[in-house]
Formats: sequence, structure tokens, C-alpha cells
Amino acid sequence: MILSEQTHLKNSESEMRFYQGDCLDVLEQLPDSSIDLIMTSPPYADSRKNTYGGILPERYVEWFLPRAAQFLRVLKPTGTFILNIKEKVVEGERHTYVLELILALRKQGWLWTEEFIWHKKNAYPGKWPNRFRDSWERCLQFNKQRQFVMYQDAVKIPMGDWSKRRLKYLSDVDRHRDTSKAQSGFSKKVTNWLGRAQAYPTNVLHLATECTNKQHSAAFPAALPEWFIQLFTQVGDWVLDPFMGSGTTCHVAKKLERNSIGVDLHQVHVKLARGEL
Amino acid sequence: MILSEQTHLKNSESEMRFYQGDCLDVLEQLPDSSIDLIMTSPPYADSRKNTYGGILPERYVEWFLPRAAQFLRVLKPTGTFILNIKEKVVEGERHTYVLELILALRKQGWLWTEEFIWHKKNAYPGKWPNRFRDSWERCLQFNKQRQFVMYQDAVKIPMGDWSKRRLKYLSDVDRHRDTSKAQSGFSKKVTNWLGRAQAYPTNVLHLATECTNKQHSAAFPAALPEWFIQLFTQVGDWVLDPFMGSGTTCHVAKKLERNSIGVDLHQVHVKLARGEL
DNA sequence: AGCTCTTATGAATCATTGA
DNA sequence: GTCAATGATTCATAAGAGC
Repeated sequence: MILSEQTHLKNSESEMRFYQGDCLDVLEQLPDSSIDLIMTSPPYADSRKNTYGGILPERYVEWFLPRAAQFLRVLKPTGTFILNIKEKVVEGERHTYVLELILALRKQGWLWTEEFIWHKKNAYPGKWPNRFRDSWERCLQFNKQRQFVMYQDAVKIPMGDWSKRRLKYLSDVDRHRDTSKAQSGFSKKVTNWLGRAQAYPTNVLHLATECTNKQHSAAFPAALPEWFIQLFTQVGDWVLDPFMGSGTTCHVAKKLERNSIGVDLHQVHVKLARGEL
Repeated sequence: MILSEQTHLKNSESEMRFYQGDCLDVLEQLPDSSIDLIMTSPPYADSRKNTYGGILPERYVEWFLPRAAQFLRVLKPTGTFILNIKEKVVEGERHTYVLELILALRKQGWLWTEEFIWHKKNAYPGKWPNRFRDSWERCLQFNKQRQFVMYQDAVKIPMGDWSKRRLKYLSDVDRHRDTSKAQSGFSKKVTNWLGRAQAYPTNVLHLATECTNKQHSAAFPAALPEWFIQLFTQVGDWVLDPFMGSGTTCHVAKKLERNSIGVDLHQVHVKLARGEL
């Protein structure tokens, strides 16, 4: 029943596979150690009873763990699991299920390697008497072993003010010499400067949330999976999103020529990811 | 033996009291429900044996809890406890003692109201094969009850580029009167000037670490306690830093006309805070 | 006064060496 | 072997000097 829902969208570069169903069941059919990166934003805990797939905060860990066991199995030993998650505020307090989940995942065998902070530059507006706007989320990194693959050069970023000033200075100095010449010489020079003026990022990511998708709110902006896919995979590797939603992760993976597998409980999401809606 | 170390530095606006000793003992002499804000950066866990006051990660929670019990007692019901802390990386993993501490503090009766992110703009340099530079720390907010006092208007920040330029100009003009640091600690004058172009901040704070203190490294830049003192106290209130180090929190409190109590295990820190070195 | 440029340095982490 | 100390790596700032 599940594999019949599978869709192959293959081209010369990479393929996307979409499955409808609970990842707990669907992933059983994937072989061990076959995935390079699991990047997902699971359904957040929700206290509303009749919500579409909401999980009670109190039961979040027990709901998550058997699925994480499948993640652990299908992930390559050198692979990485990135979990974008945020705790819900319940009765004025941050709920502790994310903390408990981290502890439980370690007991399951995961290493809690890092916690990246996704700083949302355009936080949702609002005002409350004893709370400011929440403008960050956790991106938890888990691994199977201390030695994992990481392609740091793929996510280098332009340096800050120093290179800007440097660049401004360069363009001022070379302006009169290069204006009459062909553009290529100058631009090459600038490119070289820019090439050197790249720095490794930190564990804080500054990204705006996307406001493009008005129909279905994306769980995260494309730039988020893009960053992690470039950091933890190479062309041709396999990316898995077990709670794909509208399929952002898979489509970004395809753009970057990675193969991907997306799973979602809801048929409407699978159709959306396939582009059938 | 402890109260004899007490120093009163009183003036018309506020007083600072410094005590040498373990806050576990010193705080016993403070009355119940007398403190409006506890703002502190405790000694971080440390694996080195001979370090000056280092606590093993494995024993961090059990070391912290009895002290936190005193904090709970001396804090007013409407008061706030801000804990600036970061977990150490041990054997390639983030250690879990901070997570366990949050869970243990809740069992002790604290409410885990909020987690602010202090984004350190100038993170420590370094490069490693499977880790980026760590450029953030947690500022955990705990309360005794859901109803606590919070003065949001005191930490409004200027909006947009126009006001940034305006602010720069203003700070140049009033350099000797106002702190030149952005965002926090600005006088009412600035508030009036920029009254319209102000917004409430989020729960992400962008501050550089301070590079001024060459002798003793400050645990945090003055702007950090400044922000929380303005947010959670009024003039004349009482601020406590049970691990004061060089006394940054107390001196900021005095500047803002709050009373303060600073405690530190080491005589050299107390002398430093008093200005005797 | 407004720039440009130099230099020092900050709650770091990992791999290696030595006891 | 285990534990502790040392060296290599490297960027955003502020402060200060020079033009």
C-alpha cells in the first residue's frame, strides 16, 4: 500500500521519491545505512485535540522515539540528522519536551553533536505582557559517530565589514585604471578578492522566514535545508525528510543535484510536493 | 566571618554590597523574598582538575541545586532569575548538564519561562574539522510564578536604518554622557528623541563580548546585565549576582540606580569589584 | 572630524605530545 | 592507557595611530 504511492521523478541529475504514510512504517522498507542526511521539521507538539496530526506535548517523546529508531537505522554511519524544532509555550512556561527528547535520543544511541540557532530576522509580529516575540528556533544536530562528513567550504560566507571596506577601497583605487579597460580584468580581480574574503560561518544562522507560499505555510525557508544539504552532502548523495510537508527539503535537494526521499502522512502534502496541486 | 567582609558603598541613589564566600552560605543571611532580580553567569563546568573553582560536568547539577534553593528563597514572588550559561563540548558532543539543570530547577519549583539567545557577534576564532565556531549562549529565564514584573518599554530599541544613523550621530555628540554602546543603556533623552521609531526587541540579543578588561575576563559584557536589569527592575530595586566575578552586574546596577548584592568565592574578585585593585 | 589601517584579544576546540 | 598540558587554527570588534 505504501510503495504503490511511490513516485519517481527522475532526470539525469537526481531523483525525488515521495511516499504517503507514517514514516514509522514507510522507512521500514528502506535499507540500512543508505541515507546521507536526514533534514526535517517534525510536527510540533500541539495541545489542541482535533488538530490535524498534532501530538500532545506530554507524549511527544514517546511518539518520536520509534521513528527516530528508524532514522538511526537508515542513516549512514558518517551521516547527519538535523532536527528543526521548537518547544511550545504551555501555561506561561516553555515546555520541556525538546530537552527530554534530546536526552532520550542520546539514550537511543545518537550523539548530540551541535545545536545551531536559526535566527529568524523577520519574526512574527505580536505583543504580550510578559514575553517578547520568539525569533529563533533550534536546529539540533545528531550523529551516529564522532567521525561524520562535513563539507565546510560549501557554506563559506562573505566576510563582514572588513571585506566590504576592502572592496570599496579596491573599487575606488582601481576605478580610473579599469574604466577604459575591459570589464573582465577588474571583475576577475574583485572575484579573487571576494574569494579570499570568505569566512566560515558560525553556529548561528540568520535567515528570514519565507512569505512566498501563501497557500501552505512552509515549515522553514528553503535557505535552511539548502544550508544543511550543502554542508553535509555532496552531489548524488541521498537526503531524507520523513515529515516533508510541502516538500521544500526534497525540491532544494533536487536543485542541488542530490537524490531525496520525502514522506508525509497526508495525501494532500504528497500531491503538493509532486506538483499536482 | 562572612558579614565582616561586607562592604557598604552607599550614595544617594543606590548601594552595593559585596560578600566573600560561597553563595550557598552567604545567602542564608538574606531575608526571604527580598530580591527583585537575580542575574548571574555561574562558573561553567570544567573538566580540568586544578582549575580555580571548576566543577565537573557530571556533578554540575548537584552542585548547583542547593544554591538555586537559596535563590528561590530570597527572590520576591514577582521577581526573575536570569541564568547565563552554556554547555561544554565533551568528546565531540554537547554535554547535557544544562538541559538536566533546567529539568532539575523545574522540579525544585522554578518555572522555565523563557530562553533568550545571546548572539555573540565576535565569537572566538578557531577552525575544526567537524564544528563551527560557537557564537551564542543561553540566557535562561526562571520565575517563581506566572505573574512576574516586566518593564518592556525600558528596553525598546531603535528601528531601521534611519534611526541607526540618528543614533550614531547622537552618541557621537553625547559621547561623554551616554554610553556609546548601542541598544541598551540609553538615557531618557535618547528615548525622547527616538520615541516614535522604537520597537520592542525579540528574545535574541546581539551583543559583542567585551575586549576591554585585560586583567580579568568578564563573564559577560556590561550590556547583557544592563538589558535584563532594565527589563526586570525599577530604580531602587534589589539585584543579586551570587557569582559576581569582577562585579559587572553590580556596577551596572549602580549606574542604573538599583541596589545590588554581589557574592564571590574568591577574595581577589571581591577586591576587584570594590575597586581596590 | 572623518576616513583607513593595524593590532590586540575574547568563558574555544581538537590533535598531539609528554608524564 | 589515561590524564593533563601545548600548539594550531582564525574572525568580529574596539581602540588607537596616521593621513
